[in-house]
Amino acid sequence: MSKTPFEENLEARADLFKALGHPARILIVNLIRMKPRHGEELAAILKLKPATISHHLAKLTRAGLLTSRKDQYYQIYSLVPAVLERSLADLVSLPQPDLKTEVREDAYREKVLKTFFRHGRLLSIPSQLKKRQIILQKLVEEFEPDRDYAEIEVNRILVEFHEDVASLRREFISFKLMSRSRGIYRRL
Amino acid sequence: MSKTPFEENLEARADLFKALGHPARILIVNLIRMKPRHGEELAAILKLKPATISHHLAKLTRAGLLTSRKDQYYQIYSLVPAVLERSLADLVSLPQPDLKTEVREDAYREKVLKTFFRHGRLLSIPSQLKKRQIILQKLVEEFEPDRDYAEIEVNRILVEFHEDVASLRREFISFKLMSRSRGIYRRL
DNA sequence: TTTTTAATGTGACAAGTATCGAATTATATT
DNA sequence: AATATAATTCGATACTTGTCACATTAAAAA
Repeated sequence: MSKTPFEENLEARADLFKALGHPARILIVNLIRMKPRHGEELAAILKLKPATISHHLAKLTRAGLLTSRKDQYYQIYSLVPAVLERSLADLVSLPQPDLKTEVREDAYREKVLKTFFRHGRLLSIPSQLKKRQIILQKLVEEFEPDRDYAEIEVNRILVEFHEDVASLRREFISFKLMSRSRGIYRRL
Repeated sequence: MSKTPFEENLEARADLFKALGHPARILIVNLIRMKPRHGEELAAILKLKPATISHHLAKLTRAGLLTSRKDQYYQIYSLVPAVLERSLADLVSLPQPDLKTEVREDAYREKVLKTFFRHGRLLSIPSQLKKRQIILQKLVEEFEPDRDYAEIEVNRILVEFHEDVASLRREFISFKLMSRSRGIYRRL
């Protein structure tokens, strides 16, 4: 199961936050922000074993928050200042086009449609506003724009979906999906 | 085992980052950033069960990233924009005075001193630069500033700590902890 | 070369987190 | 009042992460 670029991008962002999502690592960043330090020193200050410190430092480094260089025995870690200057919004916000293609934004809409339509017929008219809106928006697509419909024509089309054509007509008007003047209907 | 205010502050910061440390929650923040949404909708889009969404939303809310209001059946979540505008540095940086008092910054130094001193005697002169520096800084405190010492006096004081007084004298000079001119030593 | 020291890697265990099904609560519809 | 819907809570389970003892590696000192 390999990952899409979108998923990898997403996880990289999450990993940056995960790196900062532990008290010991927030302390480490603060201590290194004062001055570059090596692992032994941090282990002594934080009262954790070198192996544990090493693990934390690796996470912070992988997230791009720290760099390190060797000096004698020591591996000296210092801050990468640029990352810290960025805002949360900056780091959280995904490119809108990617989001739109990757995430089925209309999944909720489709779920509602699937629930209320069976074999091309409307099982019932949803009582909930949000759902009624979705259903009626779908139904109004049966009508062409810029064309007059007599009430009897409207009924003939709607009855294919549901018997209560009167309610459907009324809802079209109240949701401003259709207009009616002198018995003539038009899609808006 | 109750927590100090310092620890609580620290964990609160970590919790904010933890909240953003999961791909699903980064997506949720992005989706809600477009427009306020309710749980069912997010569940449909992300293909996760309502219980799971609820769990994620609770985390984001506790971290102060989201607020919610009730509307009919629905609990509608929206973004708290202010938090997202802050920089990482802002959210990571602990107040320096607190840090200094809570964290024993000189823990490393103390560990080194404890390792090399036993019963007031210096076990050996550390070969590592960093440690030698620490030991000599401690030893030089045996001398008063603004006072002349003959070499024989210096020896008399140092021999209490270690037999190799010549090396100690030499290191004092090279670390610029003492000066010597015409056989007279002074603490710097 | 041999010994010392800091850092890293490994494996084990404990602690924490994500996900979901089932039960419960709050609200709306009939 | 009875039914339907969205949200939350609880408990179970699988997965991930933190911590450490121990072994190994890399560099420096003796």
